[in-house]
Amino acid sequence: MKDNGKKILLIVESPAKAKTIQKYLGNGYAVSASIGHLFDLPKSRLAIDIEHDFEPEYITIRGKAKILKSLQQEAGKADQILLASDNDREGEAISFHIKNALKCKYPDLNIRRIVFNEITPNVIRESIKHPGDIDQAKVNAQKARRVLDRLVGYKLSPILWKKVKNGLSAGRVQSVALKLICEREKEVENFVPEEYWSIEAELKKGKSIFRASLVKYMGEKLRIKNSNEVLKITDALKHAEFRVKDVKVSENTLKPKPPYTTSKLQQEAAIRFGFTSLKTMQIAQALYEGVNIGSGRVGLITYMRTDSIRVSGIALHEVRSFISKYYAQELPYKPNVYSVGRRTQDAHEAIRPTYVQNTPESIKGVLSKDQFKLYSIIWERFVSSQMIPAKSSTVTVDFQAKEGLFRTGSTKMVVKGFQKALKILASKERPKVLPHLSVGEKVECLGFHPEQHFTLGSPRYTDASIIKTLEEKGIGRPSTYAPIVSVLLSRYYVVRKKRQLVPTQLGRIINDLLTSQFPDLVNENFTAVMEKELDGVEENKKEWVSVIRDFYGDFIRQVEHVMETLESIKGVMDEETDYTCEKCGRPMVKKLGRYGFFLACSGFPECRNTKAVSLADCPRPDCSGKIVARRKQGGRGKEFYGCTNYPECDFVSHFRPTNLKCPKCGYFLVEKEDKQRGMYKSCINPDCAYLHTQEVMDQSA
DNA sequence: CAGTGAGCGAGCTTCCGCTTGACTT
Repeated sequence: MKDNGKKILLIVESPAKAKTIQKYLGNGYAVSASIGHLFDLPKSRLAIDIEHDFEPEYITIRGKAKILKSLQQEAGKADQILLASDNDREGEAISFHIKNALKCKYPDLNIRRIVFNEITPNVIRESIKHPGDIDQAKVNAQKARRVLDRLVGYKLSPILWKKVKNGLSAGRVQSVALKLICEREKEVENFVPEEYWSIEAELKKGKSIFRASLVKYMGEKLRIKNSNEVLKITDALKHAEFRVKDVKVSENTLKPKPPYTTSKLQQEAAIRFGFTSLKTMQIAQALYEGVNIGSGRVGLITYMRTDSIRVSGIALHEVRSFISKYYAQELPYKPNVYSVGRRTQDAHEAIRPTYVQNTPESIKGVLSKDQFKLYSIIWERFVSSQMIPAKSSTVTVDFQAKEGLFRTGSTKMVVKGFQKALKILASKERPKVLPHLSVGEKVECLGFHPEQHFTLGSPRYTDASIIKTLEEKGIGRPSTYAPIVSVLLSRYYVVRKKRQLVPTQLGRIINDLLTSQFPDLVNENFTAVMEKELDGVEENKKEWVSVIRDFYGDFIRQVEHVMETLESIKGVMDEETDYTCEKCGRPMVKKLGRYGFFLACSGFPECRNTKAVSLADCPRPDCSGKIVARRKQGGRGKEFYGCTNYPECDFVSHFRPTNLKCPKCGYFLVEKEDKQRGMYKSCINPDCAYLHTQEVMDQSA
């Protein structure tokens, strides 16, 4: 690079973004990344001076000193520095901290702030023409947010250490997520399924056979409660004559959906592919950073942590010309407009393909299977979002049969519209085929098909649905959605069972404590109230310190009160067992440690004997050992299951034993999972072919 | 697809929100 002329240093957050912008701006500019925040509160202590207006103490984040140093070096060589971190609260704070750090080293630097909400050459060049200064009010709002979260987290957690167990945690976000999951679990427990029945009649006209459902009986909407009632009705209608009473045709318009935000992408990937939020984000990150598609590494999608559905002008133009080329009939007269939500911070565009010409099929060869899946839905959703609506036509036919009113219907697409661009996202339903029917016409009834059902309660939360709920309540941010679930899992507050989030005993105890002692804080509305206060700070109507002060008084009084008065339930989680300690003869208890559950002598600390929890008897005929969960040295890697008599007995399996015995041979069963069968149990004995599928399991449960 | 490989734990913990790699405290 030539050093003639002026040099401008641009600092953004993401390295991938820096690379792209560097390409757009070329010589004369240097573009560097801070890789997120550089400064934060130290982890080891509160670091908030409560006596002096809650002033926080910031330090360089561990591992970020190198980045800071190189930024300082580059800044020293530049004529002007433009802080271009994201255009939101956190981004403003990042810029503020960097500015201070640079000024510290070179007080005379020319430092300005620029913002842009999309990474396109024109928009960036335009923003460089109009540099501004750091918005101190925004920085203060971030400071208030940060201090509040630190106070809540670092004051509540020690209560749990003292009263329940060391190492536990609580916070504004995670504790509300836990509360939602616990409350849902109570609903599930209290739910009493009610039996009901449906009756379908199998009808025939000419060669075509179809079904119609009973919707009214004796002029009333019906609720068939049991099989006796079914018999009564089917008996009464046995020889009834079925006549077409009414034929209705209605048209419906189906609009395409806007491109993805982070949370919507996580939800869709969970529903379509069963990805956890973590997995979705890892794949999206790889697509964002770029995949070698022959002509070099190219970022395939825009930034994946966003709350906005906004699309840049260029991208809109490109997708419209793409649609006009390949789906000319589906190009709307003018672009489809989607309104951005009120609470959207809008620092980034929606998640969309960077180049719409990169169709999923055209780059399938360079993508992994999972990358292809995720890229496909991002591409399909974006392209279809700028196409015309689909139209469907529904025929509804009513039949009168004595006192019974039966109904059938069929929906077919008359205009495919945006659905032409959908493959993976296309609905797989096939329309029912009905013969032509006209009012007064008689059809033949071949028989009845009654079916038993049970009412369903609210389902347990999954990764996708808890994130959806949190997002709707304004709790958490795109960058934290996936980690929220991980925290609850790593604290053993929650376990995942077949993708469902189920609270553990520990999770319930923590939730009961927090919601009873801090009902206003561990509450869906707390974040919303906080955000309102922060808005006040951002609009210079309120001082950040007063937001904290107003909150802190009552809060700390309550914290101290609970610390002093609440009875400790430490050890209440320790489950009694039938095992006796072979060292001292006292009974052993099951405890939760950092790496999961283990057995410990109840005589602790006099007797420090511990051992792993036994999951099953060793299946080797001449071995009396037990099967326990093990991990590679350092507690890393996936669990495997080995015999306590190792190395004398080298039995090992990588499937978790269940507490069920094989009805054929008596050895234990293990859990397995594969695509065809889903979850199932099979016998550990390789000579025994016993296999237990979900259906059999449901019956025995 | 087959083969993976054997600790530690109970006292120094914890928050939320930005962003990606990583070498030893």
